[in-house]
Amino acid sequence: MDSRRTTISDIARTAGVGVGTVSRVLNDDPNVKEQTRERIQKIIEEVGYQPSFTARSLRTQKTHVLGFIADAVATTPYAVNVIKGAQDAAWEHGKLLLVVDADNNDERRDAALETMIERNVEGIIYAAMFHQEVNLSKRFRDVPTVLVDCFTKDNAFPSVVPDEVQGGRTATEQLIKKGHERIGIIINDKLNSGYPAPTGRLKGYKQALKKARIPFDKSLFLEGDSNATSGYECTLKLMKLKNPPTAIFCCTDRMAMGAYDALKKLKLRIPEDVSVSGFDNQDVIANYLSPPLSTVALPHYEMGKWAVNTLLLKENSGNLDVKQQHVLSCPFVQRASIGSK
Amino acid sequence: MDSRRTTISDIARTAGVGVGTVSRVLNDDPNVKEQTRERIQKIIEEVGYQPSFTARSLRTQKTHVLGFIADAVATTPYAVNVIKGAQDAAWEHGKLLLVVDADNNDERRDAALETMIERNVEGIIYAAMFHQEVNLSKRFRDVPTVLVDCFTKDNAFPSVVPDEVQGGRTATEQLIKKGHERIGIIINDKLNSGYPAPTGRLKGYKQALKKARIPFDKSLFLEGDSNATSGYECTLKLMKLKNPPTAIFCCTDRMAMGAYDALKKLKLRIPEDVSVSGFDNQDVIANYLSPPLSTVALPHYEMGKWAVNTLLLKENSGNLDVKQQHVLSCPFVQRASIGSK
DNA sequence: TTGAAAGCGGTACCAC
DNA sequence: GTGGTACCGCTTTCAA
Repeated sequence: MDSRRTTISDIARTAGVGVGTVSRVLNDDPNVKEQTRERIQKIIEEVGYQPSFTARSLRTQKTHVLGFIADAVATTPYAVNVIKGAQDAAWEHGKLLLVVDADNNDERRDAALETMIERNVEGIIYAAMFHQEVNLSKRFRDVPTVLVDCFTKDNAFPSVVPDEVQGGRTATEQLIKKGHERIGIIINDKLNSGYPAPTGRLKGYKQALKKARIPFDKSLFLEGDSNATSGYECTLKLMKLKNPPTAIFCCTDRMAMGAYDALKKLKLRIPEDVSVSGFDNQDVIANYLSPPLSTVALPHYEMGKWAVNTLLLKENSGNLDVKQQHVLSCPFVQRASIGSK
Repeated sequence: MDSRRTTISDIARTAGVGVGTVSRVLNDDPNVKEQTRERIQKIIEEVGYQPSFTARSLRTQKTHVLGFIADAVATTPYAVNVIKGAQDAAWEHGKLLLVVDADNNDERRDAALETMIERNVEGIIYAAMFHQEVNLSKRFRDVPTVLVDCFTKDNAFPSVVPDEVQGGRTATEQLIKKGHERIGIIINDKLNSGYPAPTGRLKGYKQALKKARIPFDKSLFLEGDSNATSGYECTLKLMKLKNPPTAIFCCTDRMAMGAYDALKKLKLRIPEDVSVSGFDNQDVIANYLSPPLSTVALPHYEMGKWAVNTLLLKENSGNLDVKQQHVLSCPFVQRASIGSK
């Protein structure tokens, strides 16, 4: 049993110098004679000495730790890229992430916040599993906090969200570019749900149509519930139309999955007979559907990254620009489900 | 600007007591007069005082932090439940998780380990994204480490992995129970790949057959590559047999996805004409396939939980039982893709 | 260029 | 019961 870890004074003693000097070597302070530095350096390596972060933190009041609170990562696995992006950005800055999943439980979320404050995190990233408005306790204002994929009514925190409108517009434009004019759209929730995704994506769709001077045809517009079943049923409805669409924009990859089923059932080929675009770029679905689904990607990774960078920017340049509501564009991912009309 | 945080001596001063007494109150030490305790308690609440974890850690040498290193979570989103399980277990014990994704990069993995040691984590969970043998640097032995979904050749660490054999057996038994005797199996990798999953699942399949006295028919056994396309092709092959199977056990949900496509193309109904079982229980697939896929679940959540509990057990009861190689069973998830023959 | 010493904010032992 | 104080391991003046 190593009864005690090696400390800075152990090093100092065996090097025959004061702890201060060792500390200077540790921190690359130029005010150390080259010869002394080398001698100390060597001892440090020999003993495999590692300074204690805890002691350092206590003294410098810097923990180099950020808190990452997710409302419920487990529910939407693909949002895990938010963590990945956040972590990569943090890593580059020498920071680490303390991650807790609030499990859709407000008490747990606040408890997590509290324990993070106790642990002196230098900032907090709060991430929602999908684009929505959230209601955070005032306590969050006591720590620099950045929101991901969500926002508060009063915009009290900087936040980053996907550009749903641009995403919807892009998907539609891709379809139009291939000559489609009758484009069905199945949105992923009732319009009155208040969620930004269905509203925004539909808006983008309309913008694209308008730009191409294609009139909006209400009969081509259906409200689903984001699931495969609803994609299936809505597609069936759409194709039953007197003048059915030649392309369908499903505002969710999952709904696109249902659309595939419906089209296959109707013996319609994708993309030869009908083109399909999804939204979300859920790898497990989009990549393994046959044919692979062309879709719009949510910038999870980038949002995570942006959040951390914004948090750390503030660290150097004064305060967080609270009013900053950042919108990140959703790139189109070309696969094989869209063909020319 | 609050120039300085409230410290224990601030509290002591305004309460007119020594810091020791305040500390006792903070730690629920019974040796405090009730009256004094209340007075101090009140002040603490009024000022909103929170003891510094860092200072505490330095003194007690306990950080209450565990390190979680993933080889690459982002690649297999559904494995995120490992984190969830680990975090839930940690939370119950008042511990937090420092999470880093090594991004399939050994250097980064070792760097993560190093920084975690510096930060005095009380233990490390190393999680692989899928069941495999891993090669860890010796340095890991300097910290209590538990492995998830992987193991080292020398079994130098306690580890927890899914029971592939039992999983394969269970899936097959379910099929047999419904009267199926010609059961095709498409494994998710070449047998010689050395991965435990294909080997184990096939073994379980054979065990189930044997128990039911159904001879193993080599022509019903195909090696895929875990993807949808390969599931599609293998299914086509299987159904082309003179004496085709009435049920297919796809060792991967993704392959089952391909199998669905193939069967639909052949105008065979699931499960009326052919039953299908998957493996992995990937929510996005299994739940949204039509009909929903009956499959075997990987105990990600439980593995994460087990790892943390094992790590913390050691904390109390001496050393880690290194030789402990724990196998967790894979429960069958009944949905709608299996019918009676 | 270097050493001594004063903290950082707590805990724990010891004496009263 | 309670206060005083050494100490956890490091950084940072301040002098020398």
